[in-house]
Amino acid sequence: MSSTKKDFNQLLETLIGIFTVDKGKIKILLMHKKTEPYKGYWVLPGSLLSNNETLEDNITDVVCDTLGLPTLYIEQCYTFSNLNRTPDDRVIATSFIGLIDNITLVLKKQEREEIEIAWFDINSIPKMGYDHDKIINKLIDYLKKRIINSNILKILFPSDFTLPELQKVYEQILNIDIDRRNFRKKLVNLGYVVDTGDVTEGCMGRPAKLYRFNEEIEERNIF
Amino acid sequence: MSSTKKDFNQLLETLIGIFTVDKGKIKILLMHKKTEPYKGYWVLPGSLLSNNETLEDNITDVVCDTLGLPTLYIEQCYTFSNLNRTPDDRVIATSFIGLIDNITLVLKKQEREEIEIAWFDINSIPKMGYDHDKIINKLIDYLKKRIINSNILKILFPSDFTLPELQKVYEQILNIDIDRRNFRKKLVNLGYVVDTGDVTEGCMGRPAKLYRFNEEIEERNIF
DNA sequence: TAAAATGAGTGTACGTTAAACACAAAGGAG
DNA sequence: CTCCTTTGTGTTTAACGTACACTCATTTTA
Repeated sequence: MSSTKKDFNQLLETLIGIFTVDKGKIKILLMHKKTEPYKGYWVLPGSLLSNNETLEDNITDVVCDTLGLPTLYIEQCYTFSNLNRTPDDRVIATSFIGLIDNITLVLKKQEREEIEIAWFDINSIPKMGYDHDKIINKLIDYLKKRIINSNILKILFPSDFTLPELQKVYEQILNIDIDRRNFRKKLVNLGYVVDTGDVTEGCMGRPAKLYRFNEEIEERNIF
Repeated sequence: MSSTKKDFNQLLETLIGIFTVDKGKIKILLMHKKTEPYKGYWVLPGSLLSNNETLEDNITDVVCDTLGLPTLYIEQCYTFSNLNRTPDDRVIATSFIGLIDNITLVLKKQEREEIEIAWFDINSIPKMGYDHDKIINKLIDYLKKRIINSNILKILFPSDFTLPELQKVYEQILNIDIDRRNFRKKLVNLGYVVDTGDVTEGCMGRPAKLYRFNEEIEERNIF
């Protein structure tokens, strides 16, 4: 039963699922792996943790430096420690979710051509390397629990969103159909959102009114 | 900028806040530290992670072997990686909450006399070693969010609880006063709990009816 | 053993929120 | 100009939330 310090040394990595909402669809950012192992598969962005940084510092650097994205809202989710989750050395992974709104995203994209990244609808995840499919499932479950929080919604919908778009997100998350009139009544009459006075342009059908979240409501779960 | 594999080796530990409810008060199990560093302080139970076990295996062993408690319901909470959270080697800590009901607890306690453990009201936490005070705060916040879930309540209140006891827990968690009649109406009329037909004995005042959670209700947040 | 103290049980009225339901309006495509 | 697509709008009913005060059963104390 003798043991050395070496028996307790581990490799840690961070992994992040970055989410956005585009036309009412929830999307996640994935990287295409160009080297073995799992060459040609898709993986979550991340990196090994070094001795002089926290997990949060590390994942923030991944987002900014590797992916070229602006600083995101990030939350830690879960730490995965299965013995066989990586083929070679044992690596323990702490996962995060990151949120970015569509407007900020457009301004910053395409800064890094050498890294192949792409957005995927969370209902159409491609073939993932390692155990990242399981990790994605956990991240999506976590996001679904958090996204009904008013502070999270304000990050994903900073301003000028339409109620039909927001409703589509709720319908995906809750996996139900919601009556349009009742949805509007709840969000508008109860003061969660306010009309900006503007409308959408250039879309099919009748223009939709644009809304923003009421800054005065305190943090709470809507629905 | 050269780096070796050594720069990425970390020590990991697990830490657990074990909670129970006693007479409507939420309590946490802490250990009294008998050796330096932080001798005489209280700490959360836990242990270093070795190479051939998962975090969940490790913390389950701590609960069973070190503390002599029966198998608990355990959930992972948060991984702490601040650079200066331990005085010597850097150690990264993954924290858990464990839940045990009062009935099971009484049957198993006092099996390990050599380890000094004690229950503390979560509003009266003693002087903690390391960064365990911060970790406890996070665990308590996490518990408060989870405890309104019907499945969690079933673990903490397996059967034969009184409504005033349950009400006190809600009042602590939500930090409000609840009207007794409205509380009963909600839990009984909406079918969350059912009357067992028994009553408490030997307590001051009028005997209280004993209830259990309705097994047929699906998982949901009550309140 | 009677009185006081302690803690638990009970019902009603009113306000708010949830749920069900169908048609008209604004713009784009052909 | 017609059709297609998508958004906007009100009312009625049921369910749930909230406010509110007295009585009952048991233990403790005089």
